[in-house]
Amino acid sequence: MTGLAAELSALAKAAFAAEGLPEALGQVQASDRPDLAQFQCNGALPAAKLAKTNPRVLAERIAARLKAQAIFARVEIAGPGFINLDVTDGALAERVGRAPETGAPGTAKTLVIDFGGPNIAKPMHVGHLRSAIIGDCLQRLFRANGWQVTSDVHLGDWGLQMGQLISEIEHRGTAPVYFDAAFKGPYPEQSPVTMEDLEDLYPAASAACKADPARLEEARRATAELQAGRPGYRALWRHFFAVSERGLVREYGSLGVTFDLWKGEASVDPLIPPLIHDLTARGLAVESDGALIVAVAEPGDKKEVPPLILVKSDGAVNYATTDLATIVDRVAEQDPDLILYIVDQRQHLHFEQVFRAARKAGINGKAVLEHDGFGTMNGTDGKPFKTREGGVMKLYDLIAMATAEADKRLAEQGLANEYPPEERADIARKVGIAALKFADLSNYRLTDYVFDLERFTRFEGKTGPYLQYAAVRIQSILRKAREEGYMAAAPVVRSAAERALVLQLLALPEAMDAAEDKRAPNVLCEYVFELAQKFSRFYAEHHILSKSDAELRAARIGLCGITLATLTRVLGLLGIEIPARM
RNA sequence: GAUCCCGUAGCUCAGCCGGAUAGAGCACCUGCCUUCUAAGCAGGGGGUCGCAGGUUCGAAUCCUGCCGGGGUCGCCA
Repeated sequence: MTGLAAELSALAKAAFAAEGLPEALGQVQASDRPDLAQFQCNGALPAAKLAKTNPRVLAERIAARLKAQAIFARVEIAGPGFINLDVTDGALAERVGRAPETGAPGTAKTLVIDFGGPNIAKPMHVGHLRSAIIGDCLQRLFRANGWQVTSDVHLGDWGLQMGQLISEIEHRGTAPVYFDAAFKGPYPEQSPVTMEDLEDLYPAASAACKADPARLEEARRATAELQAGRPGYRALWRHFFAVSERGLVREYGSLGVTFDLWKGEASVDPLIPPLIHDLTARGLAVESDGALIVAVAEPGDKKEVPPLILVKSDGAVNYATTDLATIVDRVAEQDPDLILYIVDQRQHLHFEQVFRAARKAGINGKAVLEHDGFGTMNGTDGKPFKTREGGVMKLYDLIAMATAEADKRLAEQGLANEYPPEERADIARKVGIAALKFADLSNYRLTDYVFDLERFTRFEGKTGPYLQYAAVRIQSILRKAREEGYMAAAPVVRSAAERALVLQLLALPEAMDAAEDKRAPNVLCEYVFELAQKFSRFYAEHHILSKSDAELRAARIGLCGITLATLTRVLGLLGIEIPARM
């Protein structure tokens, strides 16, 4: 995407090149000092360093060339050699009136994005929230920026927790047929467990294994047998999978999060034996303490990097192995340029090991492998977020809480109370989700953040609900304009408030590029909040639906329309829906 | 012990591939609703950017050391 800053950069780069200076120094950005200028170029300072001359002299030469360009209303040198730039109002108005450019489909790169990572049989909890929200935002952003994107939920469905569940069921004796080695099948079509059963089974199994080493041993053996293909266990596993998937689709659905693929660790099971064979044959995988490992330490390492464990000493594989096999699968299926893993930062070392092993074995094709971690969500006490009872809060309950809080806020604000109950409930749901998402995304990905629902759901300040309301207000103005039969026209730029709003609208491509480069949704949050603020100022200073001046009115309606479209677009990238009215 | 992340206004956080007076939201103070939903708008007070060195014309930003908080460090995910 190319925006106004990119357009100005091209002009400045040409000027630098014409002066025999490095073109890259012509980078133009929105000014740090909006009181002094709209845009700035700092390139004369490093250029002077290189050429060992006076930066102001160089800046003068660049400025002289830029002054010849009609787009600039003002070109000035300030301080040690900053080049300050203002664009003409005509140029601003002309560009903001154009349809926004979207991506560059011809040069589409391919991305596989791995996020979500819920475990089968375990209810989704707050720990899954960040991966879902951040991952979903990034998949939307990369698509908008022209990438060919495939998202994969990558279920946790092949590890020890499966063995734990299986052995727990064996102990309870509720489904003996699956454990009868003499049974020849077919196994029942009806699942022996419901979603509720699973939610009860897993904590019990987990606790039993923690308390009793013998039970843990059983679970390990069951895991290994499942992976080795024992029919009864596989049949049981298929039931777990089917029951869980229904629940997971519903939960992600309630967040507005979707995936192209519902693959998981188990889906690459057939790829594991050949992978192990290949790595062993090439001497990359070696036996150590009864396990099969791949050494991934590298000479320049500052830290100790433990080897990747390909096959455990009990014969089972763990998620390092399935992650490697998943790379093989993705290279075969999508052959991506990039694979992003949106997973808790605490797993960083794990991914470092997997990536090194993949590169060492050359199985990653042309794909760059990148782990983009995130911090934890803490309670107001600064410790990881828990329920009042100290347990893990289920995602379902969290969403219900947010919706209830949103409903309370609507009531306090006197909003939506005369609407039909279904619409009112739908608005509360959208506002609740927006509160959760915006709060999460507006913090920098890697930092931990404090979960404070009371603060997140406020209609005042930097919140999701505030932004939704801002958009709804513009929708309301435009609706009224339609009712009055008022026409929209291309915007004009005359006042400071209009100028600031238009500059912000034109800065969208830079925000989207920066967010992509840094894989940082908070850049988009910052952008959209500033956009809403600049609209507010415009709105406060100018009456839009003027009765007397049709031309002015049409231009302002036009500007409202473009602002709404941009607001809607960016909130859409954040996964936030805008109610029709509030 | 090693390594990674974090430490910025009373609170919650941006900014961090060096650049002009360090920003936002909340809270606090002063103005502004007989016109499009007062969601706010205009303005004000409030900061040794954890500490100490270093590099640089210039450091919140880069380097080194230290202090404080959190994570991770071979058969869980």
